[in-house]
Amino acid sequence: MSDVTLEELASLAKRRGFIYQGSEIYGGLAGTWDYGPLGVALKRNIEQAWWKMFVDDRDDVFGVDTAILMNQKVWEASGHTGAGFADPLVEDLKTKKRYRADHLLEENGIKNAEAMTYEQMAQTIREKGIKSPDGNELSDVRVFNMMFETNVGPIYDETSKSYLRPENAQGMFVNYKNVVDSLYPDLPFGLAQSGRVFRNEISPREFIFRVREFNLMEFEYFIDPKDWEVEFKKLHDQFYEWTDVLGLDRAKIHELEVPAEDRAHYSKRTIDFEYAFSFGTKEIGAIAYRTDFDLSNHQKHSGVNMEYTIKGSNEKFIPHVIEPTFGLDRMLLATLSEAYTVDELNGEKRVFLKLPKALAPVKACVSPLLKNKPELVKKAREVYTMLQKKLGAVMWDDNGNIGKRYRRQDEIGTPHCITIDFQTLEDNTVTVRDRDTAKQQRVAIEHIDV
RNA sequence: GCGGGUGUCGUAUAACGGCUAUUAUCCCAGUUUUCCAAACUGGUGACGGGGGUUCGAUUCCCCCCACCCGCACCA
Repeated sequence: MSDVTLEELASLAKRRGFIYQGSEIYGGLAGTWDYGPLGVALKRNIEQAWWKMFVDDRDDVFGVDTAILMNQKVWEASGHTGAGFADPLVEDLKTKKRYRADHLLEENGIKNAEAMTYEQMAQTIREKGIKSPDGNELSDVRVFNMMFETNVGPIYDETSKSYLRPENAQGMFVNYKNVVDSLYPDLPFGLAQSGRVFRNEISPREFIFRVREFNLMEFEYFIDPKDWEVEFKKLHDQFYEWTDVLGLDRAKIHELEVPAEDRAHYSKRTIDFEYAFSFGTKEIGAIAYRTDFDLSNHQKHSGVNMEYTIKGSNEKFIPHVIEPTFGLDRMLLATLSEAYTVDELNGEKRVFLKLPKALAPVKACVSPLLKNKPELVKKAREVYTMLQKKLGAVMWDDNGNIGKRYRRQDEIGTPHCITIDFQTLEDNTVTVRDRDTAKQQRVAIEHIDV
């Protein structure tokens, strides 16, 4: 059931401590969300599962964690200060609709508009008398930069300007040489990173789907260019192994072969992976073949030789790159959507999160059957302490009656609830109740294995 | 950023230019309760923010903020 609406999901997320509106007590800040205790647990579990699959379980991918602030030359070399991230927009003065200036020029038969400076675009629009699609006058070209600008150090001028990174990739490209010189990895090899990125989106929308600050997990896989199709296929196939870990229904994953005109400036082939959310089928990850665009440009701008020398030969070349990108927050949203399940139990509606066990924020909940019986509470405390050592994320709940506790745990996706009753005092067995089936089993304490 | 709409306890809601702002649920404390949101008692908790009109504004007006829908944008 992923026909759950965003409102239902956001409501549950807030009520149960997963996700809150950013800066909420001051009326919020558009495009920011804060993760609460349950949310951060889920997020970290997803992130760790990703790291395990793509870094720890492979011998050819190495992790890094690079700075968010980078020398501004990085963004010049990567093309982020030009078209693409810094979009030239014009406004129809009558309808107030906005258009990409370069797109408008090309529609009017002007070639290579993308390569023009913004001044040239503005001049061309004036000289050719170009009107909006509705036939109205246009405003001047205004640049909208998707990157958040900041200044490093006490002086605020052009030389101190920097940006909050809009992707992790550049941190890995600028460290490619360091890693080659310190670890001497064989080709192909990858550099992986999970971290915060910032994009000044024009209009943040759809809960945590389109936001201004979020977490990307991505890796740059450096290859011999002649192998790109083979490697692309392998990484493509592995994407589905990953979505299996999240418990996503493969039937809800769609691939979008991004056509050349929509691809990023650097990419020769891109596949977007989309998930069928209730609010639409939307991108949650992608694989892009970035060619040698990044390393070549960094070589050109920095003067550092980016060539890789194949061991045991004199063959040298700048490696090409395939980049799988995973939006952590979007994957979390997909995971929640997929897990949100409504069924009926004893004639009542029951909402539960059918999260994969490994991802559940709380692994088990321990309660005494009755909280006003000290001997039960004492025994339950012992079991709780024991399980906490074993499993870590264990919750204690003695509130209300037992059914209420079960329902509460259902809503946060806890796979098992363990109840201590009078029989426990006699034979050291407890009931273990399963989230998905609501069935209970009598298990000896030492055999609790959830 | 544009156009339209919305904004009341955590959640879902009601009413009102004037009495202590309604109800349910959740939450907290207690009684009770031997396995799926039982019952009872008590309790905490809200008019998004700022300004204006007014004797008095949650209610009317303006600005801001956030959210929803549409447009545009989405490397």
